[in-house]
Amino acid sequence: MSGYADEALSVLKAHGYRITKPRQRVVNLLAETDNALSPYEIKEKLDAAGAHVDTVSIYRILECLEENQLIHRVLTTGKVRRCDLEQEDHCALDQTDHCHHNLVCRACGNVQEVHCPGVENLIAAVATQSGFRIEQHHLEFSGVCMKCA
Amino acid sequence: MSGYADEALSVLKAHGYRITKPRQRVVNLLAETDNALSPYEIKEKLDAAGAHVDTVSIYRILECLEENQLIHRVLTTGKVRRCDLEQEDHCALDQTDHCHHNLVCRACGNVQEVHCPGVENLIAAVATQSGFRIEQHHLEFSGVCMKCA
DNA sequence: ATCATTGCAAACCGTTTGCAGCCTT
DNA sequence: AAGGCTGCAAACGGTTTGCAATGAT
Repeated sequence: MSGYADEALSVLKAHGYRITKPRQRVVNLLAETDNALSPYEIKEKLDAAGAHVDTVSIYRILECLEENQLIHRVLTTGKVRRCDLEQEDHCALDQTDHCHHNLVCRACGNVQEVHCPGVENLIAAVATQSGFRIEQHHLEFSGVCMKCA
Repeated sequence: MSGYADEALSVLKAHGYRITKPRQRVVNLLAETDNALSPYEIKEKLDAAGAHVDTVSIYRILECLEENQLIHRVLTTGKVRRCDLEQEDHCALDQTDHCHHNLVCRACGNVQEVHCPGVENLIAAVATQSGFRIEQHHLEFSGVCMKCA
């Protein structure tokens, strides 16, 4: 089920980070939460679970997780969610970046990662049209999910 | 050249807003600036030009302009830029929303609106795949523009 | 034992609110 | 003349910084 927590922690370990209780707590929470969470929401949930982590530490841990591409930010809300490590979709592009294709339900706040067929073509077209060398792209969709409709 | 200022102000007027000096100043600045600007940058530029507008008013004016789809926000930076009123690209989708297709140069900060061929198909595919009713989409690309390369 | 990491306090910054006075209509 | 809009002051909330204490390696 939640191979995420194990995998995330081993990525950190492999990168020379220490496995600490606060980091475990945050990673475990992210592993079991499908919605995107704000730093404050993370703090509250951890407090409620009796697994207190200082606010500042949460910020630093999230920063660390983001740098290691273990979480990604939802641009429209600023909240974070774990990356889908299994089917990490690199869009067959530059490997220095990974994709951010989010689908956000405005009713329940649930966030999914989605596969976007033909993104490569879109990006190529935009590059040609503009003369830009494109390095990153963020696609974000919002609407109402099936449950909420 | 800058039909933007005139057009933006007349849109406001048509919607029952008053044409005030602060609004004119902000709109004029946006008309002649291709880069996206933060509220603070707007304040500074206006001050430097001897056209002071209070910080709070800038926030309120930007809010008003955004509601009337005269500016749009760059999600990755939070800055705002005038909408391209001429070739407003509504993606042949729901008219309640307009598109946000931004191309940001990470070197000079310049922001362009781009046309994304085939976005409709992409959106349709995502909708089918997920079961979401998609209402809005934000596409943002960043890289290096021709000048900066 | 060492040094990365945490927790606390306090500073910080951008943004928002309340309200009196101004200026467009 | 009326009320939308502005400007000031102050509050606000989320985020960041400095530093001593803790704890993983």
